[in-house]
Amino acid sequence: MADDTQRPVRVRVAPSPTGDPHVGTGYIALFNYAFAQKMGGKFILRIEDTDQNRYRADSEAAITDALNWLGVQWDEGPDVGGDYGPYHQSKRTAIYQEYCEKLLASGHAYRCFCTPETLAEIREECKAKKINPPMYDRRCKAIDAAEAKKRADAGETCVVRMVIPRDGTIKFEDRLRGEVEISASQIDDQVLLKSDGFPTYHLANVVDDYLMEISHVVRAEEWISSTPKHVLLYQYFGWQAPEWVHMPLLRNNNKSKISKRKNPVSIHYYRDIGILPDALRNFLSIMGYSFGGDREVFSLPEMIEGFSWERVSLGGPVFDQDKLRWMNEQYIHALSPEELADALIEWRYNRERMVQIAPLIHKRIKTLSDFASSTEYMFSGDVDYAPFAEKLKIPEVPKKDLWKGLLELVDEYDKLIGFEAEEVEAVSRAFCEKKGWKPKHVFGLLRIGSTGRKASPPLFETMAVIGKDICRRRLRELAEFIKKMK
RNA sequence: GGCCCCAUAGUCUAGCGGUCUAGGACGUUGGCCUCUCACGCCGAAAUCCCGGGUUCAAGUCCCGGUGGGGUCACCA
Repeated sequence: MADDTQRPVRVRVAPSPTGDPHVGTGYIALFNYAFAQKMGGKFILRIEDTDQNRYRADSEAAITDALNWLGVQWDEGPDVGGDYGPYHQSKRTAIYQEYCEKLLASGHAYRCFCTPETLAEIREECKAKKINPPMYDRRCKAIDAAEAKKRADAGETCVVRMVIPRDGTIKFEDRLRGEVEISASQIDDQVLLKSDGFPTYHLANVVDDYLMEISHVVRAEEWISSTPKHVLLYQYFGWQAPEWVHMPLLRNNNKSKISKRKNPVSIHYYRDIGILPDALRNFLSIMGYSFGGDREVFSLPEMIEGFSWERVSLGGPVFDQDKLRWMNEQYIHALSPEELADALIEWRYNRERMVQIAPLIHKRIKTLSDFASSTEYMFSGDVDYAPFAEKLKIPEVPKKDLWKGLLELVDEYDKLIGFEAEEVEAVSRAFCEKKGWKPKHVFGLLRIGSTGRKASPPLFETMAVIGKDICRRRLRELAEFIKKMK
């Protein structure tokens, strides 16, 4: 990798704290980390919290915990500090505004006063005229800059857009694919600064990567089509662009980009069903990457030792749950019986867990030995619905409406920030209300779906203990099961 | 739809012009081991998307097609 040594390697992973810690984030973090380690460089964690609408307070900690759990460690980040901070983009707004001013001054950007409604109209018009791709018509670019500034200073809401050349083409070198060339006509005048004063990804990302001296941008393939905007930004600022490395996207079984609709994507889910962190890490390591020889089971240090971009393959790897389980089996078998015992205790057979479960089964067991059989579904992954096939219905509700409805409910659960019994109940009751379905029917289904039993302790408390990720997975499986029933 | 990326068994991959009658792994499957089950071991079925070139020689290089994916937000 001689060509990677021109400047000190500094790479970053830049998750957005908008939800659960995503396996894709772990995947990209892993490759950034391995590369940095291999090159004796630095790995940085930066929090891209510029979307105030989607921001979730609990998400950042969940992400850092999950990444640590996976075994990747950053040299600089919001929690560990560093010389290039702050590492939260929300704390850097003044910086972005300052650089945005420069772009405005050099004529590489302009203020746009169009309302969301106007933008929607323009998009409609493009669609009607079959203009591909639909783009902003740049009408505000015609406004005199001084005039625009006056209007903005007077308090009129506006955004700042970057100027994209009318024609020509933007080229860049992707480390894994070689030269990629995209026509300027395909690129919209991207919004750089939102009306709330926060930057969009494109601006913040480029400014931060420059200021943090990022040498290689290792990110997912979905960013390829917006890379020209970034390349242009580097040009406008007169900065040296980093090397681009676009990793393939993790996929669902049908090859589409991995999504929570078709796969559990939260790292928490895998932790909760008892996947060992190193096993998940190893599994992610063989996604689009080969260790060499015929080895698939290898440690992180071993991966780092032989790490090379040449070993990355570009076909999108399907995230195969079966193979993950097999990988996990390898790691479990490598444990000594004592270590396995410790892992079990740390995982779920601990006091904290017992304290959560005890009140639920307290009055339902006659001997302590009844515990295991009465709580088995609190320690398992998927459950079996086949024994309840006859019960998986609601009077007057067509099968199709039923499983689709279930999926809608799961989406409602997805939106929950926590997963306390009260919230789950509120959402569930609201759902019944909306559908006009009787709670007793819906809750019966939820009980079977989340526990694999027709009897259990109070449903919502039980669901809360089982946990959000596993409940969502099980209910999606239930919907799938119902869909396939004849 | 425009543009871009990709293309070896159902899945993850090795292969970087001849050693490929394509190797490994998951899954599937047959058997062995064995008090059961699992592990382990041995074996099997299953792949180079199609068509043109280039070359003495192509899974490997080039072009076209097809297929899949991504992206077209005041989300990242």
